[in-house]
Amino acid sequence: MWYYVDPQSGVPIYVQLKEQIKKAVATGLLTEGEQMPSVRELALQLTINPNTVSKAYQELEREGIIQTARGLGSFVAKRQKGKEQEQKIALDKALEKLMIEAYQLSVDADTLHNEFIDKLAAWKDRLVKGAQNNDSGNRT
Amino acid sequence: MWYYVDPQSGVPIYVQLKEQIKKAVATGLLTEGEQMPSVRELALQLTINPNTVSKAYQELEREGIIQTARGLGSFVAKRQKGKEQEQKIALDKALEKLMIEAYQLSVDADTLHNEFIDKLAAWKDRLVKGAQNNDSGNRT
DNA sequence: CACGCTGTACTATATCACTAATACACCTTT
DNA sequence: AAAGGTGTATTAGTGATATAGTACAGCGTG
Repeated sequence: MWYYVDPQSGVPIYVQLKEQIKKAVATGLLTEGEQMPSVRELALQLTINPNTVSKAYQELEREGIIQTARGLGSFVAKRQKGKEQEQKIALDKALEKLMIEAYQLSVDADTLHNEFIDKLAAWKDRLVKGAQNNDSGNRT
Repeated sequence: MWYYVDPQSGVPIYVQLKEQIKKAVATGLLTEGEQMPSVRELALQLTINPNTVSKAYQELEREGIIQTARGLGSFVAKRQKGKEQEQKIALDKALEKLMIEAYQLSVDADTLHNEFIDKLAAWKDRLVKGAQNNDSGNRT
């Protein structure tokens, strides 16, 4: 497994775990339906308490990232999209944050644009396609 | 003043303050050299403790956003750029975070691209110019 | 059913982050 | 020096975080 955690980092352990799992799901390292390591197993590997892992899992479930069932385990959930309006608002907020960060870093507009394009290209396949339906093999 | 704070939000008050001030500096609402409201004054307005404001100011100073001196007050610092390498790393991290967020929101690549371009246009004048010197009145 | 695996609940404890109240230290002006 | 403004250190109370230990609840298999 590729999870790691630093109890000294100041960031709560369960938050670190959440972020790593979110990233893993987003990048495709964890795929839909895949079973997550059990609470006890992961706790053993990371030398932390099962309750801490459980807390991370619970919050991830509330956020719709994973689904969990007693006796069965936890599984990567199907990605669900929220209302379009909330989606836009959240995206705008994220972009605003990016701009503030770029300003603070003294990144010029051109550099920011170029780096964004590069990053987007790397992620294009992971993001939802433009106006595509659930038809897997559309022949257009 | 346009600062506000929600003690119930779960986010520490001093963090909320920091973010708002950062944003104010980035957008130009606060300009270089301008004096910040005093610790006590701001604490009175927000109905919080002066120490909480002080903590925000202290962290902002460590991050180079403001400069502060006992008996004088706090002032918006001159924006300083870090090493180019660290700049790139931080930017990359921010973009990565944006992509993960976009994935979670089920935003498609085209929408993300369009929204980014719009946002960048709005911020273009605030960001550092490409290869420009301190000459204020270039005639080009 | 019995067993072994899952996640969860509960209590107790230790530590640390956050906030607040008070007192202190520094600078400028009078 | 005195006064009134600045930021800061000290102390204390409250709550979040993490741990440990134990017990409980649901699911699948033999």
